[in-house]
Amino acid sequence: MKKKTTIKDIANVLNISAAAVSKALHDDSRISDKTKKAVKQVAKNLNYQPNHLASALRSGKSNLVGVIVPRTNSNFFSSVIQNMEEVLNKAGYNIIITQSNESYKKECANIDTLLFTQVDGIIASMANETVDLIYYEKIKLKGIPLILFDRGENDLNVDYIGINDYNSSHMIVEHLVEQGCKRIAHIGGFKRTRIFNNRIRGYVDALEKYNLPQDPELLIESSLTTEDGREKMTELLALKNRPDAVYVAGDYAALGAFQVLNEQNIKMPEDIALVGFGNEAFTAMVSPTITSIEQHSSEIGQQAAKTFLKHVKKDSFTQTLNKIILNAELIIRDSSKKQ
Amino acid sequence: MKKKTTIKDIANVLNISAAAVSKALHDDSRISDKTKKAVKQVAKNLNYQPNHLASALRSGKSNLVGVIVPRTNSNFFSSVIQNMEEVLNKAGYNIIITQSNESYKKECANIDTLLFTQVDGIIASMANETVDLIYYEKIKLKGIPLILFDRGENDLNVDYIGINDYNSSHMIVEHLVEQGCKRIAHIGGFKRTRIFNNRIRGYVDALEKYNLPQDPELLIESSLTTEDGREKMTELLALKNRPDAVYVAGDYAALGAFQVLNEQNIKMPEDIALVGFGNEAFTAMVSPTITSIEQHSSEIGQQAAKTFLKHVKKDSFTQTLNKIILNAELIIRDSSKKQ
DNA sequence: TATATTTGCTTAAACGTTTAAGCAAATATA
DNA sequence: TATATTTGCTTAAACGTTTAAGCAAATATA
Repeated sequence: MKKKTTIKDIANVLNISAAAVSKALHDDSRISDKTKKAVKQVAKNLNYQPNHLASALRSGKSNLVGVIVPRTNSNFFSSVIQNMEEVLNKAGYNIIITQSNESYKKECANIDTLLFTQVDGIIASMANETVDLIYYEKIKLKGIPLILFDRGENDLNVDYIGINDYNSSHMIVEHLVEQGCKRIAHIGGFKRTRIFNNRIRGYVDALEKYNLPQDPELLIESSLTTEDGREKMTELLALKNRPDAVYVAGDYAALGAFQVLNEQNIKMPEDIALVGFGNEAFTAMVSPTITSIEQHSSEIGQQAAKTFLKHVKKDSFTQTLNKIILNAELIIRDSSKKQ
Repeated sequence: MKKKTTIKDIANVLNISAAAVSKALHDDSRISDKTKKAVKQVAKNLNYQPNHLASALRSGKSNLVGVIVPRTNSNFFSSVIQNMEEVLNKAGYNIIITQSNESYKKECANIDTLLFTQVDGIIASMANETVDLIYYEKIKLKGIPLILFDRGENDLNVDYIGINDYNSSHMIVEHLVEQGCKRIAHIGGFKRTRIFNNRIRGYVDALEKYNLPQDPELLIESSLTTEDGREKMTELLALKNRPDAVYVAGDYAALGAFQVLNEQNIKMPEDIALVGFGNEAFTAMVSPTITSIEQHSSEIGQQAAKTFLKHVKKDSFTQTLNKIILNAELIIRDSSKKQ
C-alpha cells in the first residue's frame, strides 16, 4: 500500500517542472521529443497512473458518460450498452451503467448519482413509470448532452434514437392479416409513454386500413411485465368473442400471454396467433417460437454514442429535438405463421 | 448553462468561511444548529450540488465501487448487481458496472478504467478466459478491497462469495440416480476455472459413490456457450453408447443441448434427462422446463457488498482468503423428473 | 472569582492535475 | 548583423473540496 506516484515524482526524478511532465504526457507540441521520451520512461518505471479525479476537477471533463436503462437484464438493453461502450471507449470515454428497475424514484436517484459523479453526458432510456420530466430537465440545465433512446419524450427536446414504432405496428397487423386473422387484440403499454402510444396508433390505423373491427375490448394498456401479460391474456380469453390474434407490445408480457395460452392448451397459431415486440432471446427458445420485432439494438447503441460524441466535439451546443428513427424488422416465427 | 454553485457561494451569502459551510453540510458537531440550518437553506435555494470530484480528490475516497461481471445480460449477474447496489447505496456508495464479455482483454481494460476512476473497491466475477491474475494483483497493490464472487480464484487470497459447487454436483447426480439414470454425462466448464473444476470433481465423486460408470467419453469440457452446448450434445448423441442423462454446468449451454435434443425428437426426460446450472429465467419458460441449480444471487450480492463495507469501515485491512460459501438449491423441473 | 473546558467558528494548506502567461535560448528572417 | 519568431521550458494559479491547527467567546468547574 505504498504511496501513489504523481506527476511531481516524475518531475523530481528528471529535475523538470510538473507542468512540463503533464505536457509531455499529453504530447504537447512545445515539449521536446527527448523530454517526452524521458518522462514516459520514468512514468513507466515508477508505475505512474494518472489521477483521474484531479485531471477531471481541473479540466472540467470527467471523460465519463452516464447510462440509465430500465434494466440491464434484457437482450435489447445489454446489446445497446455493449455497442455504445465500444464506440465511446474508442473515443476515450468510459461509461457508468445504472438501472432504474422501471422505477421513477430510482431513476431520479440515478440521475443525481451521475450528475454528482460529474459525467460529461447522459444517455438514457426512460422507466415505464416516468411521467414527470423535471429530473431530466436538471440534466439539460447542467449543460451536458442528454441523449434518449427507445423510451424518450418529445417534450424534452433532445436527441432521440429509436425505431419506427408506428410502422412496426403496421407491419405486425399486416402480417397477421396475411395469416387470415380477423380479430386482432393488442396488449399495449400505457398511452402516456410516447413509444407505446405510437404502437397503439399504428395498431388502430392498421386495423382501419384493413377494415377490421375496432373493438375497445381488444385494446388493453398495461405495464407490460410478464405478470401483466398473464393477466391481460386471461382477460382476453374470458371475452365472449375471443380474438384470433394477440399483438403484445413487449416480449416479457408476450411471454406471460404465451404461458397462459400454453396452460389452457390453446394452440398457437391455429387458435390464437401471438406476436411480441423486442426480439428477446427467449422468443426463439420457447416452443412454439414467438414472432417478434427486432429493434436493431447495436445500431441504436452506436448512434447514441456517436450523437454524444458529436455534441462534445463542439465546445458549445444547443439541444434540440433531433430524432434518428431506424426501421425495425419483423421476425416471423411459429407463434403466428400458419404456413 | 449558468455557473455551478459552490461551497464558496454559500459562504459568501452567509458571510462565513467555506470551511464552516463544508462542516455544516456534513453535520459536524462543532457547528451550531442555527448555522447548519441556514447553510442548508441557502444550499437548497442556490440549488447546490456537491462536486464529487473535488471531495474525492481531497478526501481520497470516491465513494464509488467498481463491479466487473462477464455480462449483465443474465439473470444471475443482474440480480447479484441489483442486490449489491441496494446495500451499497444505503451506505452512501454508488456502483460502476462494467462487463468483460468473457474476454480477458476486456477485463483488464475494465480494471484499468476502474482504477483510473479511483474507485474505493472492486467486486468482480472473472471472465471464462482469465487465467493470468496479474491485473487482479494490480488491484491488491493499490490497497483497495477486492472481492470476488461466483468465479473466483483461491490464488488471489481475497474474499470470495459463492455457492458450494462440489455439493451442487452431488445433488444433481443424486437426483438423476433417483430418477433411474445409469449413464450420466457432464458437459462442464474448463477445469482451470476453480468453480468448474469443483463441479467436475463433485460429478466424478458422486458417480463413484453411486457405483456408476466413469466413462471418459461422458465428461466434456467447454466454454459453456449455447453453441458449445449444441456441439457437445451432438457429440454425446454420436456415441455408440449414449448417456441417459446429461448434466450441463451452465444454463446457456444446457439450452444448446436442449435445442439439439428437441430437434432430434429425443424425449426429455424419458430418453435423456437434462439438468442445467444457474436457474436462468428461460429454464422455466421452455418446454419441457429445465431442471437447474439456483445460486441465491440476491444473497451473493448482499454478502459481497457487506464484505466490501466491512473492509472500508476499518482504516487498515489485510486481504486474506476468506470464503463465504452458500448452499445452492436444486430446482427440479420437467426435463429430469420421471415422476 | 479565577481557571479550565467547550463551542463555533476562521485560516491556511492540501489533494494532483492543467493551463495561461511569460521568459530565455535557439533558430529563422531580413 | 539586427530583429523576429520559435522552441522548450518555468512559474503561479486554479479546479472545489476537506481538514489540521488555532483562536476568541461562551460556558463550566473549582
